[in-house]
Amino acid sequence: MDCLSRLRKNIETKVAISDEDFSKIASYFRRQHLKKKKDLLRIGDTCDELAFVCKGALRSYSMDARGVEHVVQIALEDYWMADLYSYLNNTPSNIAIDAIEDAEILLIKYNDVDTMCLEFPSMERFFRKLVEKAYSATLQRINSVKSLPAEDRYKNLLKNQPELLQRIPLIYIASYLGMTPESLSRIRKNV
Amino acid sequence: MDCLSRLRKNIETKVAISDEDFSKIASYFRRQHLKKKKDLLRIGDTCDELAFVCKGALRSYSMDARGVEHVVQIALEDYWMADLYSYLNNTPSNIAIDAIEDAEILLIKYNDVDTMCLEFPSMERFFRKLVEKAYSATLQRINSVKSLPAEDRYKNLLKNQPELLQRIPLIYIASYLGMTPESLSRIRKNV
DNA sequence: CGTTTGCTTGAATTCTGTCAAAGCAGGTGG
DNA sequence: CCACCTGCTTTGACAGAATTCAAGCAAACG
Repeated sequence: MDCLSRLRKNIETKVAISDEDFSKIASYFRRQHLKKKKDLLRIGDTCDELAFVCKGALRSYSMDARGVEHVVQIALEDYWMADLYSYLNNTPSNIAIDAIEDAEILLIKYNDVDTMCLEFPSMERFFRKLVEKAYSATLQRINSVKSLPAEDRYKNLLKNQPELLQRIPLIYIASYLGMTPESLSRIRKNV
Repeated sequence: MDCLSRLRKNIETKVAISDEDFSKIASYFRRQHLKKKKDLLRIGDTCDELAFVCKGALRSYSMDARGVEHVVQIALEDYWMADLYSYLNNTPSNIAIDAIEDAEILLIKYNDVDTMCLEFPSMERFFRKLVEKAYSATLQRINSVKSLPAEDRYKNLLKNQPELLQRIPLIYIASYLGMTPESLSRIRKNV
């Protein structure tokens, strides 16, 4: 399926949209190919774009004081990715975004999101619902990181997002789950 | 300041609103007093309301398999609180909400949020921006829980939300920070 | 007052991380 | 087409951070 069809399908999971409106909406986006390991956003740059993944996989990660990477999010097809914090506060980003697999993405400038939302109220609604859902999922995740032992966090991922385990190297999964690759490896041996 | 003025001020940090519109918007909310320790939402109930805190403090918490409580969020004045997950998925809630201090709150049914947003596009925009901000803060928090040792998490809270430490019992703070009260106590002795 | 709630301290334990090393792909270039 | 990297995964031994369990104390509350 081509990029724009994926986008449209994604939008229509939450709001209805006419052919005419969609073609105008689509024109706000630009398409980009991103090779594996290439950066979409570097730490220190200001994030001013929102990405929709049509194909491949992105990750966002931060770096702690000792230089260790921590995966914040992993985005497969149909996921949205950005550093909202950097954008909302207009500050240099503390996180970086790169491609775990070769990726096709659609990009839209944040300022254009605001403009587009004023032009198309249904897009305002779409983004509200999108962010609500992402927010609630993230709250669940905090809870899981804080209240579950490493093994249970892995089991939950296995149950809820098995596709990640089939595609994404375990070093990234481990970091996403908040543990070392060594710990994850030992846990997998026991399960 | 009375409840509705607080609400209006909160909304106007993000969007402009006329007197006439605000009085209609206000009519969607109902006011409630909540005594310390009393529940707003119990685990297992379905959450269908969103709360705005005018006075006092609420917390949301989950319970793990061993019966240990884990504080998810603490909401002081001008914060919004709900179990979005329960609402969005229309499932019984895994979290409970109660009052840490006697509280005055404004409540709105989620269905009314949707209706109100259709009637007032600026409210749709308000909620989008509100949730965006909460979402980005939560992503930061995941990062902090995962990548910082307990002592640094405490120091960050001390820097960013010192008002919590002045008002909220340390047992809740400890749980919010993802550590035991004993650990927090030892950390505070060293700092 | 007596009871509850919150906070602190100590000692033992457990989980997870750290460090070091080795094996095993899969991809690349000669 | 093969040899060699490089990136990923696994294993073992050890260290360290944080939890658990137990107890005591102060302050708040009814």
